[in-house]
Amino acid sequence: MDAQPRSAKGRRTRARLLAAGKAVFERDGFLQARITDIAAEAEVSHGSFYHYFDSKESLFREIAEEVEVRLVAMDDIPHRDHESGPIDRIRAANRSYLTAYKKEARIMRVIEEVSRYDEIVRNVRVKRDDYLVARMESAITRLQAEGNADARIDTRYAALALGGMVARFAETMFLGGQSFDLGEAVEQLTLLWANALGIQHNASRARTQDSVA
Amino acid sequence: MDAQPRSAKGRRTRARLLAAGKAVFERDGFLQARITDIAAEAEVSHGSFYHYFDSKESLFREIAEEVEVRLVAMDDIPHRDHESGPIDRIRAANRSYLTAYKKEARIMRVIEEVSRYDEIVRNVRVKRDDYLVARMESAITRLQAEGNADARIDTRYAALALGGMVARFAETMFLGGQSFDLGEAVEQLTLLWANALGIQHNASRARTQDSVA
Amino acid sequence: MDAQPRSAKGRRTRARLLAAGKAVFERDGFLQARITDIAAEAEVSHGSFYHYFDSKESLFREIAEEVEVRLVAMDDIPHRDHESGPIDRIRAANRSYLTAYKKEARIMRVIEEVSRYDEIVRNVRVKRDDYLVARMESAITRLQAEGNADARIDTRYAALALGGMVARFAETMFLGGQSFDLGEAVEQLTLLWANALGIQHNASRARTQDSVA
Amino acid sequence: MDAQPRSAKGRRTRARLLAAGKAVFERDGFLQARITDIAAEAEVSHGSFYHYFDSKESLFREIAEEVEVRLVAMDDIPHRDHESGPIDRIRAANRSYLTAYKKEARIMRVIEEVSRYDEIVRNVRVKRDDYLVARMESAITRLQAEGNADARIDTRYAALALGGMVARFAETMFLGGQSFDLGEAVEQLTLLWANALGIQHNASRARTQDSVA
DNA sequence: GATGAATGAGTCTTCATTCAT
DNA sequence: CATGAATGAAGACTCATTCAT
Repeated sequence: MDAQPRSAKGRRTRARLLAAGKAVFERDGFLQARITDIAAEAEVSHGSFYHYFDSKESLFREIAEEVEVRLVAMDDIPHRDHESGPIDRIRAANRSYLTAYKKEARIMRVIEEVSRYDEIVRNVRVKRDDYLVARMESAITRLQAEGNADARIDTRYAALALGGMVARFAETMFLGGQSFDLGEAVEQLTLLWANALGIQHNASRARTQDSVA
Repeated sequence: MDAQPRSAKGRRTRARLLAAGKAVFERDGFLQARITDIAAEAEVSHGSFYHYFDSKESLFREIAEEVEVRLVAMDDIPHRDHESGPIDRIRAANRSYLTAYKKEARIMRVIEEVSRYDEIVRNVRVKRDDYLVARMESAITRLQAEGNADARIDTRYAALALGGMVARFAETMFLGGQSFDLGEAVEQLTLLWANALGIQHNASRARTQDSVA
Repeated sequence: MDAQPRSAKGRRTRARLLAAGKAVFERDGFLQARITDIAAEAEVSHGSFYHYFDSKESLFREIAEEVEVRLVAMDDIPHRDHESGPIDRIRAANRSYLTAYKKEARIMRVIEEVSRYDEIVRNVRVKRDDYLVARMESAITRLQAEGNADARIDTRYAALALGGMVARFAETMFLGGQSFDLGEAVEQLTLLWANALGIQHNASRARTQDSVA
Repeated sequence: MDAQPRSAKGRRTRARLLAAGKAVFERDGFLQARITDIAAEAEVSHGSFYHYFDSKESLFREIAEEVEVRLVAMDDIPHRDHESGPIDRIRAANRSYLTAYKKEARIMRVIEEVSRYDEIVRNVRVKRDDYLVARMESAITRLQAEGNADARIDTRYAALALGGMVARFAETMFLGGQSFDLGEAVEQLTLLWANALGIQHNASRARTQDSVA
């Protein structure tokens, strides 16, 4: 595995290489990026690169992992509002995902690219998807149990499909050539999602208000 | 552009190269595929390749285009049954897409890969998407006008999102590691899609019944 | 494996590379020899080198094999003289070996060098040794059966030891810093060898003469 | 030249590096051995290596010299028994050499390797050979003078040939793939050697008996 | 004395593409 | 049309060695 620095100076250099790598990958794509360029960007010799990373792939994997982790973490937003209904939660998750994706759109493009020919990067992405899908599955199951979602829906297929819908939409939205409105995207995705699951539009909030009343 | 052969022999050689290219791309991916391997697979000399194609990219573009055209064509299934309702049409479209994707899954993977770094191939894919989205948009617009779809839906966002949902699902289904049932996938995608658009479940049937009545 | 040329021109180029390789290896040793130098010596681009050989090792192995084969072949001198006794044969073999070694001394030095770290080259050399040892063993066995050699001698150990003696002597003689006389070396090695085996100095010749008489 | 440590701690570090170097060279050969590995094996930092040794070559030369000195020393066995004849002495020398070689066979292989491309190491080995040859020459001269050895033998050629015979045999015996018996090897080498020199088999015994008589 | 970060010279190797036959 | 020999641009990568701390 890639060597870990044993001194503060080394840690700084390694961090510089990570940052430089990300910048160069975003600018040039994975294939066009050269070790030399990354080293130059980090202002170290290209020999130093190999001090910390085994290869361009190795560096990229670490960057990708870090971004993916952050992407999922941002989605793990605390459910501050216990009053919020399922649609609010979906809306929040969608907004969070699109916002995070937008911020990292340039590197996400490259992650998508590399995941097509690098098994390890692909697995990083698959792991993220699996995690999100699993969370979504249990949410759908709960809604169905409460009678607030279409009972005919298979949780696994639905989670995969709807998760993929948002992921793909984000790609097109931020990396395609067209222009979109973030607020509108959030609303539309949420609407489609809620409709697809057959969520009663006033489900929990309604019930909550009722119980208050 | 790539030379078009005049003689019958030349046409055969060119066709062999196209077939060989597809086989090698499917087997090795775009980056790993070498002209040498393709020529060998086609049982043609190294140099002959350049009689017919300018480059590896050039060959791939032609293969990709051919596949994309076929993918869309299969989706253009004749609406044999004028009696069928919107849900039946959605179901038919989904089944058709998944079936076509399944058949060409291995080359689709490579097309996805290449579309990440080859503008021309990306455009081929974008063109396909645009075409499908446009068709879907007008369909949604019609349904809304007829009062059979959720009026709050923005046709552009929805067409993109739902089209992407099916496309992404196909990728995961046929290229991911997990196992899925084709019939179930068609049903679930159709259900989600119909729900998302808020199609009245008895819309077509109603009309059909009406027309029968 | 290394590609075989398919045309006369290719055959010539490949032969040039083999000759150039031998010259450069003799001049610079294996480690110092660079592909670039070999290509330059053969007056081809260094890319052409890889057309015919996989690596420097690969080229060297072929050269080594060719030399080894020739070395053994020269030892397979026809026993022109049916009248010659065992000592004459030993003398002829020794002279033949030393003569051949002298001719190829510079490349032999490199073969010895490389055989220390390249398994395949080592095997080429071992194979040569095994062949010579086997031949020697049967000769000793025959002499012992005829009562013309020391019966206490173990053929395997003796063949290995005496064969090694000549091989090592050749190395020192032609690659060491000192000066030796070829005729004297042949005589002394033959004397030691004959003594060691306890061959009756007039053994076969005597018998032959006797039988003639 | 390489620094000599003044403190006890430094001496210990230096010794650790020598031991580690020997272990790594035996395991990986000279070319494959990396300073990094040697430092790691000695549990010393990379940079510390250069406190004690100028280079990999420098370290190896010291190791080789130490081994060579020991190899010759073991051969310098005291002729405890003044009564022993020349054959006994040859037998003792052969046994001593094979025993020593066996013990250090792995590093001997590397010394042979390096002596092919490092002049200094080659000289270490040549010096050992020269020393052994010189001793042998005078022994043969003495035997000839006493009428106990074949007078036709040239002492220089014979010493070189027979010394080389044993050296080469040891290499094959301990580093080749085959299996040998140490006792048998000693006996056979001694027999060949004694025969080669034409030593009268009862030479020593005769004298011994004489002195007894 | 010890550490380990930093350097960069030096080669190998791949493979698309050209071109003489 | 077909062949395959020849080219060379382009980068990756290793590892001995230096040096600031």
